[in-house]
Amino acid sequence: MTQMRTHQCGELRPEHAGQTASVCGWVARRREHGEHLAFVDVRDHTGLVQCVINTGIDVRSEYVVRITGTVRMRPEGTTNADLPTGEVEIGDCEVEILNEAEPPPFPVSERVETDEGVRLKYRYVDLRRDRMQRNLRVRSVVNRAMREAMYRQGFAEIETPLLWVPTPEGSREFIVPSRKMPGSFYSLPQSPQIAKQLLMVGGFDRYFQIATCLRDEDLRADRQWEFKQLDIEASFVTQDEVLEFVSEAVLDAAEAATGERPPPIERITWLDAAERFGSDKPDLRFGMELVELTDVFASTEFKAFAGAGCIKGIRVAGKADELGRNKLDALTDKAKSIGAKGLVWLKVTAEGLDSPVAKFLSDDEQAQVRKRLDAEPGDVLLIVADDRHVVRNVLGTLRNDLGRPPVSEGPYRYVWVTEFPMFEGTDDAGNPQPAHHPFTMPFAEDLDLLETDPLRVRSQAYDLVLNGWELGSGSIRIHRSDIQARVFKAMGISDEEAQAKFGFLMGAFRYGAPPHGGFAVGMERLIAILAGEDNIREVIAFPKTQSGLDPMSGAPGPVDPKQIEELGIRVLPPKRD
RNA sequence: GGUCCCGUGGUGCAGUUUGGAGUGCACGCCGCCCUGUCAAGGCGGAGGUCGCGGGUUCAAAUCCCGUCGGGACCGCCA
Repeated sequence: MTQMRTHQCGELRPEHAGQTASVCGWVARRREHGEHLAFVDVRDHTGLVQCVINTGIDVRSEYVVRITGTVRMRPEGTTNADLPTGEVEIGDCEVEILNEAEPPPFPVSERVETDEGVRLKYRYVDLRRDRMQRNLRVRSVVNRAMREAMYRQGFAEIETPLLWVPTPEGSREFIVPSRKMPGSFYSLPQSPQIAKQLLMVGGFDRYFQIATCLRDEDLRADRQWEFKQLDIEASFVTQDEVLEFVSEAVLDAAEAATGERPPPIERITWLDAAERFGSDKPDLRFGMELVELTDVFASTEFKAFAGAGCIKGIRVAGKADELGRNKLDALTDKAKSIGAKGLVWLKVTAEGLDSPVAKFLSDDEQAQVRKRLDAEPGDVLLIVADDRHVVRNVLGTLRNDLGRPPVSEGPYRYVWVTEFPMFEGTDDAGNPQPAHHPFTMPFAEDLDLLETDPLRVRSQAYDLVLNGWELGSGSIRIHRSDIQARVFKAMGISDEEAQAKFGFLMGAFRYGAPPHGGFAVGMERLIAILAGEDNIREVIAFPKTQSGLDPMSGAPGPVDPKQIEELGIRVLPPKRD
């Protein structure tokens, strides 16, 4: 195989018996039986192989060794069925210690879960463990599958700059002070959004890149400052065609990672997702859908429900015994913390509905509720009455809290969410705020609503969702200045302001921008789910902790005051109080 | 910016509720014994700022305050 080794540890099988083999790796374990017999398990990323040492050489955990010997069948009765290489061993071993090692700070074997802070401090040891070997190799397989899918579909891979110009909209950016122009700064891109649209103007009608993106926002299980996107943009395409390009890459990646190709990705409109799941990233792995009850209580006597804009309920099947008063109170508090005025709970019994508010509901209302929600004795029904968006949000959150499995538990349920609203609420001045970004193309048939009822305009924006995690989003962009002007106007952005904020993109669009659209897939999120992890740090070689530190390197660290001086900036003393 | 959980030899845990000697378990580590083990086994040993600082108390791993570190979530992430 190479000059140092003829085989990898994990590949040795009975068919190799009789061959002379050299393997290289780390000492996983040794079992000594006196001076003349020791078993040493040597590990590389392919697995373990047992080496029989008769020369009394002293090797210890994690020593790096090269062992040369004869592959042979193990003696009768000593095979190890738990080990892929368990029928064979390497005998007559000559051991070469390539490097000694201190005992590892935590076991490299997987039997005990080690504190993540310790793992990150010694990440180079952690990476030797099966879990990280598996995860980062899944990542590699996914990268490759996606690249190949994009090449196959005629896309060109083009890199865009990391040093970009600060942009006023969107997430907080990391900034880089300029040495040549003290007081001016570059920003590290939140995404190559503008650059890839400029590539469309430049005639690269199918572009992709596995792009580094940086966002200086607080970290979560599914968010790191630094992450990768499969970034795609194409010209002269429809929304359906963009969805096809992305589907192909994602399904190829899933197939490459899991061995099984998922079925074609289903679609749901944003409105449907909101009404049925109370979320724009619905987790389709479980039911518990939101059920419309507004009409049931159209003329109710119950004050909490009377006159409410929207009433919906969910059925928590079979949890009546489990959800005691304390837990129901906690759910009520949670509902209130999200903005509900209250939460009505009803326990279904053989006799009827058991609830503090049952006496305010008519027999007919009770019967209707039970029927709509398919209620069975032992269920708990949760009902919220409020503005429609509050009801969706509260019940959507409770649905997830009560029913959602860990993200990495199968089955994989991919879904496209389409027809997002163009705007989402209004700012303090009453101007509609873009749900995606202000360059998103509205539906042609909704264009006239821009001037009359902007909050009802649907946009050609779409998200890809997997098991309740947003994998990515994209849109068809506005390429015509007259439509862009109408959108800016609807948002209350003046021509001068638009020019100041988005000038150079708008400028480029004057020179023949083709119709175009694209998408970006969050690589770590997809890979984490495919690898069975519910935290993206597990699929990143050297991630940051939640506070943005790297326990291994110590980053961030101080710099020489001269460097600060050279950049023409000054560090303020730490804040008091 | 906020809410909640965690921090005890190298690792994983128990001990904290109800204050009483760093008290215990498993793994690892070091030494000795052991020729068919495989989470080898036997005997012996070393290893502790109970994250850190302050307070209460005769007495603090344990109670209180602060702080640092880790994690989950809300805000935030067009």
